[in-house]
Formats: sequence, C-alpha cells, structure tokens
Amino acid sequence: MNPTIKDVARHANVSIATVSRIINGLPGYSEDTKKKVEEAIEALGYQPNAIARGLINKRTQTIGVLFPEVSGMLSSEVLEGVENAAHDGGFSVIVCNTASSGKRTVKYLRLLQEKRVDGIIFASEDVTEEYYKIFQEMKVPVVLVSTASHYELPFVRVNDFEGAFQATEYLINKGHKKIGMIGGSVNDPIAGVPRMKGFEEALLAHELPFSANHITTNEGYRFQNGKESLPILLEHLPEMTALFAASDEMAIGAMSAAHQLGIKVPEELSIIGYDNLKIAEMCYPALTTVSQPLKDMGQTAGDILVKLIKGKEKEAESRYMPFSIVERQSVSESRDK
Amino acid sequence: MNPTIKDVARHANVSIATVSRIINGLPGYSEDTKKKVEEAIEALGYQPNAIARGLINKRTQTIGVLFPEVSGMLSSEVLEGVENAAHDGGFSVIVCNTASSGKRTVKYLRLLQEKRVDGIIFASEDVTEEYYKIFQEMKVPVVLVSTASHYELPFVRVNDFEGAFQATEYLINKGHKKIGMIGGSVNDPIAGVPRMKGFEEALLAHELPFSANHITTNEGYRFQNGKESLPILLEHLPEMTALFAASDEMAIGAMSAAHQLGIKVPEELSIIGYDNLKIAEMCYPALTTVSQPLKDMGQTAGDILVKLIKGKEKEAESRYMPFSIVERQSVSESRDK
DNA sequence: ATGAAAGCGCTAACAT
DNA sequence: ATGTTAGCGCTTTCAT
Repeated sequence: MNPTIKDVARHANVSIATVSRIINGLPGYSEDTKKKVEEAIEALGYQPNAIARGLINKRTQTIGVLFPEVSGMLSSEVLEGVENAAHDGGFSVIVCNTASSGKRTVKYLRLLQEKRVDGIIFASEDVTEEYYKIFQEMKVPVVLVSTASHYELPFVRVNDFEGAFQATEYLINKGHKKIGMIGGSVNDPIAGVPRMKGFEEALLAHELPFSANHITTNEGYRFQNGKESLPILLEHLPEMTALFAASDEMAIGAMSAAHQLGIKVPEELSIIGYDNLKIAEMCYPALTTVSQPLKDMGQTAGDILVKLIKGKEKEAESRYMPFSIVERQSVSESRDK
Repeated sequence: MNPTIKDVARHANVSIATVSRIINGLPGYSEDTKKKVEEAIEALGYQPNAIARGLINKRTQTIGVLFPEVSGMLSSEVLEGVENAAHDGGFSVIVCNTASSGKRTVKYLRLLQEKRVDGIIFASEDVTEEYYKIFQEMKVPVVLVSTASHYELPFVRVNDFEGAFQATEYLINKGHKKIGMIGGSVNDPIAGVPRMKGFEEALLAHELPFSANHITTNEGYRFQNGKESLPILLEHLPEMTALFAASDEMAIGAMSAAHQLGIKVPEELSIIGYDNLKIAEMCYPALTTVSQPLKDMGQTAGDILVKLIKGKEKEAESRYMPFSIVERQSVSESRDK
C-alpha cells in the first residue's frame, strides 16, 4: 500500500492533524515540526489520497466533458481548450463520448453523478428536458459549448446566424449571384437552422432570389455529406458560381466532388466553409472559411465552469465568441460580376 | 445534499448493511426487503457515491490517458478507441495533455497518482527513466500506445520499420527509382528512426542508390514541416519522381508545396503518406498512405489495460497491429519505368 | 436473513 | 503549537 497520513505522522512523531495542517498550508505549527514532517513525507514518498479528500470536502476536483464524438476534429480542438483551462484551475477532466445517442448520454450523466464531478461541460448536442432534469438533480454547474437550449444555462458559442450571414455576404460582395448552400439538419437548432437562416436572409437582404432549391439539407456535417450534396445542388441550380457549406468537412467534400466533375475551384466554383478546422488550410486550394475559435471556446467554457465551481460568480454570463472570415484560395471574384 | 445509503436504510426500515448487499448483489436478503429497498432507492433518487466506494475498495474505476497533444488528429482517434474500451469495461477516462513537455508529464503522473487511477495509457512519447520509476511507485498497470521503451511495458503499435519498408517498396514496384523521404527526428525512436531505416533498407534491398540526401529530417510531423521539406528535397534530388512522407500531415504539406510549385501530383510526383488520418481521403488528390488502425489501437490498448486491472492476466502480451497500404490517387506508375 | 460496528484516509472542530 | 476525536458514505467482518 501507499503510505498514508498516519505513516507520515508516526515517522515524524507528530499527530495526523499536524501533518494535515502542513500539507494544506493551514496555520498552527512551528518551523521545526514543519521540517520534520516534510522530511517524513519525502522519505516515505507520501502522496495525499485525493479520494479520501474528496469524500470529506465534497469536491473531487474533476469535471466531466460530454462530446458527441471524441475523434471529431471539432471536438478535439474544443477539448484541448477545456483541458487547458481545467488543469490551470486545478481540475482533471473525464471525457465521455456520447456518440450522439441519447441513451448513452443519460448513462454517462449518471456515471458522472456517481463519480461526483464538480461540474460539466456539455457540447454540441441539444439539451433535452431529461438532461436538464439530471443537471438539476446533480446540483453542479453546467456550461454549454456550441449549443443552446431554452433552459437557463450559460453557453459559449458563436452567433451562427451572423456567421452564415456574413459568409454569404462575402460571396455576394465577390460578385456572385447564383449561390447555393450545403446545409445541415432542419432539426439541428445550432449548426442547422441558424446557418441556413443566415444564408437565406443574406440573399434576401441583397435582393437575390432564394428558394428551397438553393439549399441541400443533411443529417450529418461530414465529408461524405458534402460530396453527395454538390451534384444535387448543381442539378437544382445549374448556373451556380458559389457555394456556402455549413461545415469545413462538407466544403471539402464538395471540393472533392467538384474535382471529380472537372469543375475548377475557385475559377468555376467558389466555396466557403464553416469552422476553420486544421484541415481547412491543408486542402488544395486552401479553404476560405468562417473561423470559429474552437480552442478558445473550450478554454473559455472551462474558465467559466471553474469560476462557477469555485463560487466566484453565482450567475455566469454566456459568451458569444467572435468569428471571422479567413480568406484563403477557394473563393474568387465572380466572372459575371 | 444527495441522499446517502443511510437515508435509504431509514426509508426502507432496514440497516445500511442490507441496503449495501442489495445494491451490490451480494447474497443475504429476502425478496421482500429487496423490493422495499428498491422502492426507497427509487423514491429518494439515490445514487451510490463512487468516491466513498473508491476509498474502501481501493478502486476508482478510472484510468488516465496521457497524450502529447489532445487535439492532434492522431491522438483523438486513439482516444476514441480507448474511451470505448474503457467504458465497456466499466471505467472512466481522465485525459491529460502533456504537450510533449517533460515537466507537465511528471506533474500529471503525480496527479493521477493522487487521484488513484487504476491504470494508465501512455501514448506517443518516450518512456524516460523518471516516468518508469513513477509507474513503479504507482503500482498500477500501464500500457503504451505507439511507443516503445526498453522497459518491460506492454505496448500496442505497428511495426514502423516494416510499414516504411513496404511503403517504399510500393513506390519501387510502381517503377520509381529516384525516391525521396520526408522523415521525422533522429531522436525519435518510434516514428523517426524506424521509418527512415525502413526506407533506407527498402532502397538498398532493391539495389537503388541511397544517401543522406534522400531524406530530410524534421522535429515535428506537421503540415508545415512537409511543406518546407519538399523544396529542400527537390534541390538535393532534382530528378525525384516519388516521395515517402513519415506522416500524412507532412505528405499533405508536400502536396501543397507541389501545387504551388506547379508540380503535378501524381503525374510528376507520386506521394505516399503514413497514418491514414481522416484527412487522407479528404485532400485532393486523395492520399495513398500506410494505414495505422488508430482507433483499433486505442481500443486494444484499453482492453489490455482493463484486463490487467481486473487481474485476468498477470503479464500482458504486447501487440503489433496490422498495417496496410491504402491505395488512393496520389501515386502513379513512373513514366521512366 | 439481518444488524452493529469497525474502518478506508482524510479534514475540521474542539480540546489542551 | 499540537493532539483527540468525530465523521464523510460506504463495505465488510462478525454477531444474532
């Protein structure tokens, strides 16, 4: 077994209370005994038992993070930020891959409850009534990343409507008039609806025609979805010169499909994405896209959660993070400007 | 506060011992009391406290995973596998981002020790003597992923020498004779040296010339490293028709540089990568590469660790995972075959 | 079949 | 300045 506080106390000829005081920097001991105890700790290789501490303090110094898919590039960048903030605040992070399946989410929430985590970061999935009830039961702070809900939960995200609006406007300003969109799901209140709405409103604001034909909807936001969407869009909108995709993966999928169809990007078809994943600058031509500060968002969410746990603020304010359009090579001026 | 076992006992008019037995499925109670207790649990919404359990069982049902960079695409795919295996085995996973800095690694190891994790997955970094000592102190099983060490620690990885050898041979079989390599670091005993050695030996085995000029070395394995390497290689090896990169990111970096230099891939330059990240099939042309079964490796490592923890096997065997060459569009026959 | 009681390793009153 | 002691919520003998 590992040495316990008792062993240290015996070794240093003091009581366990004194050892505890010294470990925790509480007042009440002489320099002399402090030295003795520190030597004993050193000699025994003593490490305080966080489990025992947790039992008594009702604090585990651990937070849980729930992602729909851990290996998604989006999640992994957010995770890095969260991990950073958490560890700076003295917390460890338990990751849970909900795999976008409701059943697993509940199971994980229960597990985190049993493990008595001090707080939760919830990412990229809708907060159902069921989840919300569990949050309340747990009585721990929760912060949402890239998600909203009609419940009063602090969130960190970008304004998706605005992002989509500006992305579309960027295309319009380049002279494009026939613009299509590869969208997400109409049931997705985060990356789905707002981005499609932003697209539509931008078109309307510039008095460009819009109809359902201008958008393909998809259940996922993956490469394959984008690849499959391009032909459909082309059929509905043969004279399309530019394209807004609701995710980088889809944008790159569309680019791949364009290559195969012999359509030159950006000469014949301009493409703008959304997310600014690392791959955006690695593909060819490099993808112009709406940048979400993913790592920052994770970091910010982590910071907020830590503050909430430490009780420094009672009500956390939500945060809209700034997005920006990063210009690379996948968009050009329209030839029929 | 959350209800405790005491509350349940009181509510059901039994002793806490009985409640404990029922929760844990131990023998020693009647169907009648079982029902009473279960009703009480339901009524109170009782959840056993994993911390208290951990204190007594000396088992936290938690493992720690250390990665050099959480958001690296490599890590995130491995992590998904680990998370999967862990949760199937009834364990949670704490992620630690060591950011390839030795100091942080030690700090995290200590933290995991205090948190009394039941086991550790260690990825992609050399096991120094210092780390090894801590592992021993902790007295928990450790399994390495994509790492080796001269210590007796079970590992899960592919045979990098073989992978590089076959990748090079693949190029040779396509008729290429002037082949360059974008390599890693000579100080990296995993992804660095073995892959360069495999390259060299394959050339030699086919009686093709080899010199230091055929390889560029890099400290990292990123896009930028590959991008910067191509011009250097071209200078040393002007007639080069094919290229082996020690990572997909570097391969794609080289591809990007080639595009900029007006070199057509694969017509004028064939490129093969290593890893088979998700981006490999997203770039254009899609990258031919050596596939490491990243998720599987994580899963396997997780499974082994769980078995080790549960004491099902005393000495775990290490595992070489199968690799394969996935053919896509970035390699073509040499014209001067 | 059930209960009482002794800890697990620690913190926090409360003494001295 | 230091020690004693009572728990934290649970599991596990040992009684009954």
